Amino acid sequence: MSVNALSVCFHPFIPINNMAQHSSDKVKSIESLQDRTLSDKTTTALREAIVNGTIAAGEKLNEPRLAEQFNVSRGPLREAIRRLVAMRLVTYVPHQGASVVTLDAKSIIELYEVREVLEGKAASLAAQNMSDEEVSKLRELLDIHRQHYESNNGEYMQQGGDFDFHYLIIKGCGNDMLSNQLLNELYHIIRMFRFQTSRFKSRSNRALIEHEQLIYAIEQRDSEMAEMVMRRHISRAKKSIKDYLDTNAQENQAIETKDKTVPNNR
Amino acid sequence: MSVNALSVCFHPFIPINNMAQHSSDKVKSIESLQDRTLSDKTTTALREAIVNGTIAAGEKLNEPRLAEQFNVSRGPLREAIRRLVAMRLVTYVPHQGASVVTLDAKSIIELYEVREVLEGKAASLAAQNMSDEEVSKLRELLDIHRQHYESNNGEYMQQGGDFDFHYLIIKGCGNDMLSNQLLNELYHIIRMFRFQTSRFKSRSNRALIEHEQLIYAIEQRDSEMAEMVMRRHISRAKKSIKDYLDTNAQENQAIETKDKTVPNNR
DNA sequence: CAAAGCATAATTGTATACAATAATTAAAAA
DNA sequence: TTTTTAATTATTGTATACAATTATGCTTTG
Repeated sequence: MSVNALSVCFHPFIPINNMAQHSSDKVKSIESLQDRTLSDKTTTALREAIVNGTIAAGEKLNEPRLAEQFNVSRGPLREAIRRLVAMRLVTYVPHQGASVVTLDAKSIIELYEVREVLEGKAASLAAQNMSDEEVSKLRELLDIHRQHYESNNGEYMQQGGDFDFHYLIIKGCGNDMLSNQLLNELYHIIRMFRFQTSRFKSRSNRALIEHEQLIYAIEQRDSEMAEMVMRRHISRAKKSIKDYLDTNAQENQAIETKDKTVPNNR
Repeated sequence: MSVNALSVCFHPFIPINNMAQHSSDKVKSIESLQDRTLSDKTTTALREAIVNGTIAAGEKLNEPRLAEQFNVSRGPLREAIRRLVAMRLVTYVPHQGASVVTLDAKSIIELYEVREVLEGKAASLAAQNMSDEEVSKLRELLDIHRQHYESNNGEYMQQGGDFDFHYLIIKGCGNDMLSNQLLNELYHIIRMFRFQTSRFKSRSNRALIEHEQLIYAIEQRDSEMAEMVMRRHISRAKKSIKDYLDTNAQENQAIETKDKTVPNNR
């Protein structure tokens, strides 16, 4: 059933890539735009199929079948799988194969704890290192978000409203290792989680206020304040998610058990 | 010249692995002890060869040659390379191949900034989540370190003194994503850097004091204090390294240019 | 009828062969 | 002499074939 959707997803010159929706992409995205090799393209296609749920959480990744669906041989496909293992989108057991990760509550909380400190540091560094132009662009983006919020009666921008804001800060922090860690790895898991819980939005007004505090700190070049605000911002999001997961525990439990039974469990 | 050393490094049942020197390993290391597949073994062997300098920084990784040296085909070797790319021990350009990373000053500083916040959080979580047994083990380890320091006239434990201490805290933090990030990825780069600058030690007495502060905070279950102390501890190490790198800039520059010229530059 | 063991099938791991791309060298023209 | 271009070589990328391991289902035995 997911077969046809998959083969649609993979098309040599349709860039199904990284952060294509970000208008602020300039340099880095070019790399992902031109996926030079079949391995690259397969990685991108497989990654997106996993993130957007075309391949379900917990599902086994059968190499010959997937290779046929992507129209590649097993070599490039295996490379793609290994890269996704490194991104933690896929788990892998020797001689048993790879499966899409099952995002249980614990993993999500752990992820947000890591994100909290990494993005906190990114905000701190951004306050120190961002150019004035970058800061004013950040301010413009926030204005757009607020306008959208006011004119749409509290509806948050559906596609990448929050992402764009955080993305600009991470890009502007000046620490390549930090931004790669966040953008090339952790963010894909977050995207996957958001796809799975797309019902879960809210927090729009509060997020807007917290973004305002954040950009103010950055404009003042107050790195300590920026870090503090960002950490609290993400920590609150974590709590919000935690509450959501707790209340909806029964459903998520159901999903989890379903995943577990699809392969073989004994 | 490094050829013979390499083939010695690779031997099917000699576990040249992860953190074998850590006596506190129990569960996780078993995974790495039994490298089930050739890819696993090749990954371990190649990683160690890179970390300990058998394959020099900046050196090109020629697939057919390396495969012959490790007595494997190109398939497992390529898998190993890709995993090391994910660990940032190897850089990789499509159609041009892989090279060992060159750790310039900027990368090291960036690494320590990431480490600062991640280990800071680990310390915070450890203060909350470590069992009393784990805490007392940590205290015992510190006592051993101090005894060694006093009886050896200020000489710091050469093999993994600092590592063991940090290792226990990271293991005890309870956040698997965080500890994996640190132990399976970042720490290998740090190890590589330490091999390259083995002359650079010092900071022994100060480190001992800071470790004392840290364990005290953990014993008090004061997570905020633990995070603060750990961050300062690593931040000071960063500064110490930064000063070292600045004063020895000419040598490192020489190394860097040598690396750049070994491949082709036009 | 249940459980254990064996045989079969399916899947992953590895090696080899071929194709495509990039680097190198030599030759030719400015 | 320098620069450009073409041909050659080497290296990486991909596909196919084979080996090893694991899962599955059947048979047999208690």
